[in-house]
Amino acid sequence: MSEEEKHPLFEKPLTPSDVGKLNRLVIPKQHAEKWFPSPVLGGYGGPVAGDRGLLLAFEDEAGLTWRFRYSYWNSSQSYVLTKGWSRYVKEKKLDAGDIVCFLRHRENVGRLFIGCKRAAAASRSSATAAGHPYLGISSLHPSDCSSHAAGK
Amino acid sequence: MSEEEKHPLFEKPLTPSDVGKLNRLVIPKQHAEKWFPSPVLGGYGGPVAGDRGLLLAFEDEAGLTWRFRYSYWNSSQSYVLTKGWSRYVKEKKLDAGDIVCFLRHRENVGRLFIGCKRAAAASRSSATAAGHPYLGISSLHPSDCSSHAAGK
DNA sequence: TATTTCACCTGCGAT
DNA sequence: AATCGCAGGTGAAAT
Repeated sequence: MSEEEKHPLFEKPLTPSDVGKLNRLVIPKQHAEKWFPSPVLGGYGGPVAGDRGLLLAFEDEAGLTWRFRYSYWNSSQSYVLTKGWSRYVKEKKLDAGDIVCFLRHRENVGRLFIGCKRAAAASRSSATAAGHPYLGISSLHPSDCSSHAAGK
Repeated sequence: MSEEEKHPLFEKPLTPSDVGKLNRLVIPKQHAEKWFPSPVLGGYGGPVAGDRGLLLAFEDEAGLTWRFRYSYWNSSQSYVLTKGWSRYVKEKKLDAGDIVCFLRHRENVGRLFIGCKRAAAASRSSATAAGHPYLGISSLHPSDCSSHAAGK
């Protein structure tokens, strides 16, 4: 997958809650409604619809697939990634202020990608050593990823 | 609604937690089990049952309806009013030590009423000017009440 | 039992 | 002034 085939959709700087014990990532409404399939109405074929919300799959910079439950919370009128999100935070060692990036394939708009960047220059030394601003995957083991295939 | 048709059930002096950020009122168990429909088993027709707990409606001294979610919390073995309660506290300007009163209709026992009184004589001057110990409703607008109907 | 997931709820800042 | 998005919470259920 060349970088040219990935089209950036949006980025979100992570809040303390996004990386904390709430185990969820709030997707800003304007981006959710513009770029993601509706978790209420159901998706565009690709995602697997469950009883509630959707199961969305994202490929990371290493080509590994991360699956997250994507739901709409009526009470707070918010779109959120829930199941699977905390695993991603832990694996990528994300902290508040870091930025998560969402992208899609240039031709196949149903193929989604996820990436992340450190917030400040101070903590970039190890990431930039890999040649680009995205975090490395040296700590990611195959077993971590295969377990993500589990559905609901 | 004449006062004679309202039958007092019980009163509770409000604790700091009852009027604080926990946004809930603990209903003493003996009163809850004696006077309110069980939020676990479901109500007696009048209240609208939700997925969890009940939605109880209470009329205040002005005839305005306040709806609260009424639940049983297994963790603390307590009966509580949750959703809607903080709005009532704010609107009636309740403080710790103030007293909330619950009443029901003399014939229609499913028709509930709520009222409140100041704890001490010092702050009663404006309320007694209205002719009774209940707080006035001069600051309560109709819109405040109709919005309480929301909730699934 | 501990942790994660889930569907709720609310204060507050931005608008 | 009133509305809306969302950050930061909850209890309960699932795992």
